Amino acid sequence: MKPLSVSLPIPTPDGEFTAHYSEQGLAGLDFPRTKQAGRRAAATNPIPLNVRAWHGTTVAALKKVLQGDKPATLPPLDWSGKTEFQKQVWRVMLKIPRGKTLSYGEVASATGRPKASRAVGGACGANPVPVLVPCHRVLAANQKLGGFGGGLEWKRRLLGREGLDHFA
DNA sequence: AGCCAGTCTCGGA
DNA sequence: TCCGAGACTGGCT
Repeated sequence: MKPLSVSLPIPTPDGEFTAHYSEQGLAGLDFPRTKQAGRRAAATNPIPLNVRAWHGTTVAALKKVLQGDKPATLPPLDWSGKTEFQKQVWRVMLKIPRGKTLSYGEVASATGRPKASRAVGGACGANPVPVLVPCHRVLAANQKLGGFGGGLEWKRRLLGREGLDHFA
């Protein structure tokens, strides 16, 4: 049985993101494709009303973050199927305010596993909702960028827009 | 068992 | 001061 899954485009000045929804909420967010690919999810089917509402929230939130601002509200996030540790890590990241950064090690400590810094990196990579769950605000201990699934370009750009001059 | 978006230490440019 | 190699790490597939 395949659960409900709806994909909707989000046009932004930085390209077209794609949001994926389950019946639980926002389940995934994709960066713009470098290549113009056109997936169109069942455009003939009516989009459920709750998904429509979530999407409105997602679009507004995403645009805010892309401007380096704090989103007013986030849609419900569907983290089903993820491990407890991963959810803990993302919960910590959601609390990092705009323009601030933590190291992987600090995030690890916040989850009660000070030595799991490397695993935190793994959890960041597994984050299905980048940008809104600000994995880009986690740096290596020496204030260097570390990695980023969507490409380090994005990480630097997002931090730059949040006022971290160093990365502009 | 093997992979990693880390971190620390130590040695050499 | 700034890398690079090596050792060690803990969670995930």
